[in-house]
Amino acid sequence: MNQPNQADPEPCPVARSAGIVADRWSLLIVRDAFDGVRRFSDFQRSLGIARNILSDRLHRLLDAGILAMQAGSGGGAHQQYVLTAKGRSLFPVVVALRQWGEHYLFGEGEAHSELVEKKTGKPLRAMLPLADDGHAISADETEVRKLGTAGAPQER
Amino acid sequence: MNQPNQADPEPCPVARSAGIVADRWSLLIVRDAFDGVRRFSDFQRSLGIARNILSDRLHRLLDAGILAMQAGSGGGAHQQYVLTAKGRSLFPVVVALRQWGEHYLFGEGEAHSELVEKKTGKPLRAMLPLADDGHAISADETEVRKLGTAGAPQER
DNA sequence: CAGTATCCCTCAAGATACTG
DNA sequence: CAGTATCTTGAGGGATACTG
Repeated sequence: MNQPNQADPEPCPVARSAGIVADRWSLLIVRDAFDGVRRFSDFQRSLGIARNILSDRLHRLLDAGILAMQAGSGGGAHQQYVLTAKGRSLFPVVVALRQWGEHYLFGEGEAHSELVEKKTGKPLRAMLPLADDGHAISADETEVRKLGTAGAPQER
Repeated sequence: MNQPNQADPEPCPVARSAGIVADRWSLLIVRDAFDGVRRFSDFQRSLGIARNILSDRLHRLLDAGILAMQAGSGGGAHQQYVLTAKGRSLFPVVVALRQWGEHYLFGEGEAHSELVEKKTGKPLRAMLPLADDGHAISADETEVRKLGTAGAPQER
């Protein structure tokens, strides 16, 4: 196994994020949560995921602080899974993934769901990385500066 | 198996993107590619991935049109794996993931690598989804409008 | 160096039955 | 309804040996 857990404290934020969220189901659970899905069975039906796996993933997301359990509103309410602030902060990730998919993964005639602003019904703007001064920046205008923890020398 | 291939044409762009890029290694390969890694062995060393798996993932990324092979510049040059336009368009995804990780996955004292603009050395701005008029928009101000292909009725 | 081929093992995942 | 427990399968992944 290679998955960094406690030991080997993965120094790259991308890798760390990926370790949490980049698996087959977690991201889709988060997506559903953004869409207002809150109950176990609704996730299950929406995703077509096995119940034991769903249970496992929900717990992982709870442990990661991305979801929280909350008593459902109303009388005979059930527990609900809701996004925490940390979870809601994944919105840019989900939107970026969506926009890339919309652009590159669908044929010309092929319809796909669309994310729009409720108030206006208009789709969002394309998300672009911006430099400090606010201008759109491409990958080759950037570089990764690594701050080693002053302990062991870094590989890259 | 549930992974949508040809049949079951996954209608959600997030799911389709996730199906391609959201696995343990592909995303990190893309990240490395953004960092200028181009050769098989360099990916291998950088990631600590088994060579057969790396080979498989590189081929998938080639098939997906995210990477392309290219003769290395210079005399006795080797083949190189470079990002295509489609691959470079994943930059927002990688940056969004990175920024989320930087913010939520590192302790206060814990150092992490940082993505900066080459020219100025300054870190990028936080990426935020923007509405059509350019103002930052939160998840609950949006909704997913699904365009069914006018064929079968949609579940959600 | 840049891979491919083979072997083996672990874990993710599905199916199903069961419990509060 | 909301899960947990158990079983089985198969894909993902590591190690290693081999080839152009």
